[in-house]
Amino acid sequence: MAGGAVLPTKENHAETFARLRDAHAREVTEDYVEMIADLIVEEGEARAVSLAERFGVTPATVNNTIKRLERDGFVSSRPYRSIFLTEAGQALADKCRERHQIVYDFLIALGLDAKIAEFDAEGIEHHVSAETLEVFRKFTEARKTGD
Amino acid sequence: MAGGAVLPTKENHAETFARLRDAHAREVTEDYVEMIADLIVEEGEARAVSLAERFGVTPATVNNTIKRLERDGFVSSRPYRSIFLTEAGQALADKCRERHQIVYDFLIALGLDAKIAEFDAEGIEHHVSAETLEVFRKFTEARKTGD
DNA sequence: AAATCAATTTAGCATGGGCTAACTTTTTGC
DNA sequence: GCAAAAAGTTAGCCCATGCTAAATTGATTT
Repeated sequence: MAGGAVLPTKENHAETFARLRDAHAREVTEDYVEMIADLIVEEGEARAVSLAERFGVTPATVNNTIKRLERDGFVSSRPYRSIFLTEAGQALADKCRERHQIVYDFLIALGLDAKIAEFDAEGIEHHVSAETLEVFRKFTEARKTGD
Repeated sequence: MAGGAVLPTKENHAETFARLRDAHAREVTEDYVEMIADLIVEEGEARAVSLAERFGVTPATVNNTIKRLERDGFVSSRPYRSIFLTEAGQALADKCRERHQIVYDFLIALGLDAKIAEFDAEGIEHHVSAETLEVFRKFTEARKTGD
């Protein structure tokens, strides 16, 4: 069965994949600002060592990435000090947290296990359009207020 | 509101992100074998020029990628000739096509526009666990057979 | 205050996945 | 059958994202 997806025209393919590549470029940025925001809440500050531990990468990698985020205006940091979000970084973190929560809640509303919902949300959140996110949100809401 | 996601323990974070990085490493491979399979069906063969056009990249990039896929055992090709899937490549393409269709159908079942469903499916499909995929499939089925 | 330990940074490397420009091979059209 | 066009390949470049090893800085402890 599986009702035959509308085949995108050739011309659309290229655009689709270009947008996907862009999306991927933002993923690491989003994961970092989200995690930095979490750390500031949970531990009072965001240290490179904590980021390294949570992402499962080396401190050197964190350093690299933080430099990129700083270059791109999402964080500020001084040598040997902890890491701060700029306004842009905070705004992005807020957006990401909200989006993550909506995706997570949606997966839970569908009946998925918390562990799986958490993992899948982490992957899916970066690839959900505003429209789809809104549909997810409404669906969860409907389930909560009693179908 | 937004029912408070279970916070993964610190130890789980690293594993989550390691798996996400793995998932990303497979995305391009999956997109390529899927597209190669499509081209063989649609045009009788998969040429580098068609892949380049559909992905919106240069022929040189396609060449690079095909070399990697060949190294990894998913495709076979001879210089200046078209590209073939190995058994492993075909199996992966089949799996991806099915998964893509399930995600697409699910988004459609949720009421999303075909264009948006197609784009979001392309991003989401690589990040859906077997469990979530099964829930998607059942949901779509339920909607079809009349709530 | 010095020594030690933890955290951070730097240097140098690899791979993936893009690019352009130049070149070779294959296909096509006369 | 040859010339031009199309397709494919190669070389050399770039950036993102990872790594290890070594150097440096900051914090702690005696």
